[in-house]
Amino acid sequence: MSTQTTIIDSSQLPLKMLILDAARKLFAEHGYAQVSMRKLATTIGYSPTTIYHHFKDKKELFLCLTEETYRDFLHAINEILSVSKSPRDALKNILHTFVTMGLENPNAYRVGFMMETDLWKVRDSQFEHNPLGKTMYDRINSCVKKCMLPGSTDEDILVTSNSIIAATHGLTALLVTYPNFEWGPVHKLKKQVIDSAVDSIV
Amino acid sequence: MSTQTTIIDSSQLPLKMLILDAARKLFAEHGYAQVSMRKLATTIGYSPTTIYHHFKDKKELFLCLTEETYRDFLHAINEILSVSKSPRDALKNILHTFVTMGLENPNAYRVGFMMETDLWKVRDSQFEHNPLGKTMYDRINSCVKKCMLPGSTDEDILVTSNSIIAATHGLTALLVTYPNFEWGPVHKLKKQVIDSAVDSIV
DNA sequence: ATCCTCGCTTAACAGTGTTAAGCTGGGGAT
DNA sequence: ATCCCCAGCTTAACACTGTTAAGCGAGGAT
Repeated sequence: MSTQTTIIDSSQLPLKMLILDAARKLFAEHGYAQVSMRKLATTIGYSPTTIYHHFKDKKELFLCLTEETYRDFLHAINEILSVSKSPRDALKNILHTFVTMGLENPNAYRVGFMMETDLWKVRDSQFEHNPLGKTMYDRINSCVKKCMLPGSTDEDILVTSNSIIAATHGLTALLVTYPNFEWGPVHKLKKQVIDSAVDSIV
Repeated sequence: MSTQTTIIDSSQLPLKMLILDAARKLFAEHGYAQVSMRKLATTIGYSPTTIYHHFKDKKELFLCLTEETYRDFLHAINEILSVSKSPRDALKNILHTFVTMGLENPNAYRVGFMMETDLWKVRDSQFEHNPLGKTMYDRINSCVKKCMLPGSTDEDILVTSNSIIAATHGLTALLVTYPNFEWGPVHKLKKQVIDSAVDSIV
């Protein structure tokens, strides 16, 4: 057994990267259910089994990609927070970006925020499988808190924050699910949904 | 060829009804993807092929069930409209019921309003496969219109209505997707989301 | 008795996620 | 130089999935 001077971390192994790159592309183009392990394998020129040497199963592969999605969103949020004047401004900007990013990559949004997964159904591990998602959520939460009166209770903050998230998510989800319905001009929808939600903060 | 004095309409054929009843139950319990045609067949005591004599494919079967969902929602909406004093009252009641019904039957809600289907992606057949959905949508739309100033443009009405629907849908979708997350008291969330959206109507 | 039709089944095709078992080529040890 | 081992990959299979072509068999009509 040699000294383990592993400089390259396992997530950057060429083959693992190759799989993730191909999977990201295919998932984005066709959606989760439409991409089979076999198709993925042939596009990278390996046998299906090879994928299973780097990922436990299809779900774990999907989870890696959702983490990327969360990372992207978190990155954008951090950027906005660092340049915004007021918390209210920051919040509205974050929500606008949220919708925009969702519409730019609808399949990623689906997988990240709309998918039926038993992972999210475990009671006592709310964000165990999704620390980046938790960070994201916390950023928004604390931003909402800053917009509220100092005396607000924790529950008030929680409910307000979640309500705003819900409204924003709803618009994105609707546009992602029914992309061809005549919803009206997207920028107006975004403005109305976000303004209604945020401006209702006391 | 006999005279076609068919009194019982085809949707009430015993076997077709049997299939739908079983499917509705299984879908509600396990979700769309988890119910296979074979499992459905064995639970009703027939071979899988038999189902295909009554439904073109799994998608058509699922569509029949979504129509039931839409019918239920529409029924509730009509009931509320017939007893409400003001349009604003009616609208808020409708939206509250919308969330409540969604949470009561999350799998039906998923299939009806959150599912990835190429059906909704056809450009010029917005509601062709879903007339009940259209009626539902129109009811809400006209209710929003009544809440607005007489001079409002069609686009304003459209955007306002869709924004309200989006916010409400967002809450339901979030609760359906992450049922075990600590969102806070559901009744408060409903109130906040719906009030923020509806009270923003000028 | 024959035929024919209707309701259903058998058996198969092509595809899915997943895994046990095996092959193979290159590097370290002898 | 030879051996051996093991990492990395593949083959082949299992148990599923949606779907369909072909066929069976009982009952009524002629």
